[in-house]
Amino acid sequence: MSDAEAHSMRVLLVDDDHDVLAANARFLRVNDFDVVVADRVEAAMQRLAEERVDVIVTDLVMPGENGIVFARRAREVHPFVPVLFFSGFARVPDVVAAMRLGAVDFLEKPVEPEELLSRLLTLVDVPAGAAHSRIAFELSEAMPFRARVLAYERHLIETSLLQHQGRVADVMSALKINRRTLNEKMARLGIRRDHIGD
Amino acid sequence: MSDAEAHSMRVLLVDDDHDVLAANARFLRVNDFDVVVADRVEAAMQRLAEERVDVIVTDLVMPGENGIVFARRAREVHPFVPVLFFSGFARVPDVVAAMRLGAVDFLEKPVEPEELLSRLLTLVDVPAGAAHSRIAFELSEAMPFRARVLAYERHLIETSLLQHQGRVADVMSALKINRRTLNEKMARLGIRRDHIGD
DNA sequence: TGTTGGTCAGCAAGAAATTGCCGATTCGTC
DNA sequence: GACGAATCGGCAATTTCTTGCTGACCAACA
Repeated sequence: MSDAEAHSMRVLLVDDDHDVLAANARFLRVNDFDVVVADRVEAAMQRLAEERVDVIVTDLVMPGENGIVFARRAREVHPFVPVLFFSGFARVPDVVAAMRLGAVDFLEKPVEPEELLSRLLTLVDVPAGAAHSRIAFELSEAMPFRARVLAYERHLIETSLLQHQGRVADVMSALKINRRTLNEKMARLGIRRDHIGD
Repeated sequence: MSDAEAHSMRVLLVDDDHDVLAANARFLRVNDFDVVVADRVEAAMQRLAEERVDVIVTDLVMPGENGIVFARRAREVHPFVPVLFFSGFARVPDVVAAMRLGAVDFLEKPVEPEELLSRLLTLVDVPAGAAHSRIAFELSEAMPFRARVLAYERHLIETSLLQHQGRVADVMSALKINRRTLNEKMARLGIRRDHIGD
């Protein structure tokens, strides 16, 4: 698929370089993304608190707190929002740290707008994006088996819902799960279609 | 904890540089690891097929198939064996690809033996390693819900068994799972205490 | 307003998982 | 060879999950 219709994803774009920030935001908006911007971590956390965000795109290196710290904090609030990093000075340990925090991608700066767009679209796109279902939530290590499995189930369902813009029917066929069962699980786990990424 | 006793992990070390390979293998053996070596992907796959392996440590750049390809193939056989990469020429996309395949770490070459050791030990050590339980296997993206959950359950159990050197009683209390249930699951999933990582 | 497409929830049968109880087995030690 | 520690598996009661069927909702739209 592509762009023109459908996705309506809300992207939180974080970059301390205002020019780049504005340019990328504009480009994404032209391509039907709903873009929220922030030029530093505090502002970004603020945005996260006040609105729904489907995906976070953040610079790694920023004055004050960096992208890794931001991702960690963001994840405390929204454990499953996909985070996409970019940086011009990424060293291997940074990338490792980012990916461990559940980053879905890591782009090298300067970011080609087209590149960013295509990466974001793979997140919308089922076939391309479904692959890396990852759990990187650093939940209490003592969490019992049952709870972990449930958390994983929740994660799978939420991720799939996100990828399908909340269309339950699509999730059903993607996960090969009976509709009734999916309903039950969502009810049991307290998942609501409209609150995804919340 | 540390080194001298207990862990008995079997490491599959893959590197095309025979000198480095031999040196690292020796160092790890001195530190109580059970080391299996291979100097190329084919040989490594062979080793994987014939013996239990608890963790894979592989070079990224090798003649013939590289470490990423190897990890992908290895993962088809053992979806959750932790893989640790190292490379002197890692570019960001490589690291991203590696981490997506579920790499637990990525070291820069030349590898400090001490560094490698400490990374490996965090894998043995529960408290340090338990955090990022990640599933990043890019297995058939269409894998149904049920199957994914089962794979995750298997992973949790195998990991815990590994961390507790196969002591079921410890796994029981760590995962807060009933002994009978654990037995059932192990039987159903085909997990055997002695074949962990197999 | 009536129709359509998609979602949700009650009910009930059937399938599967959980778990306590008990005895069997294995392994190492004395 | 007996003993203790730890694990495994059969049996059966109980609980939970799955799922088809049915009707209710809701929003978009002609």
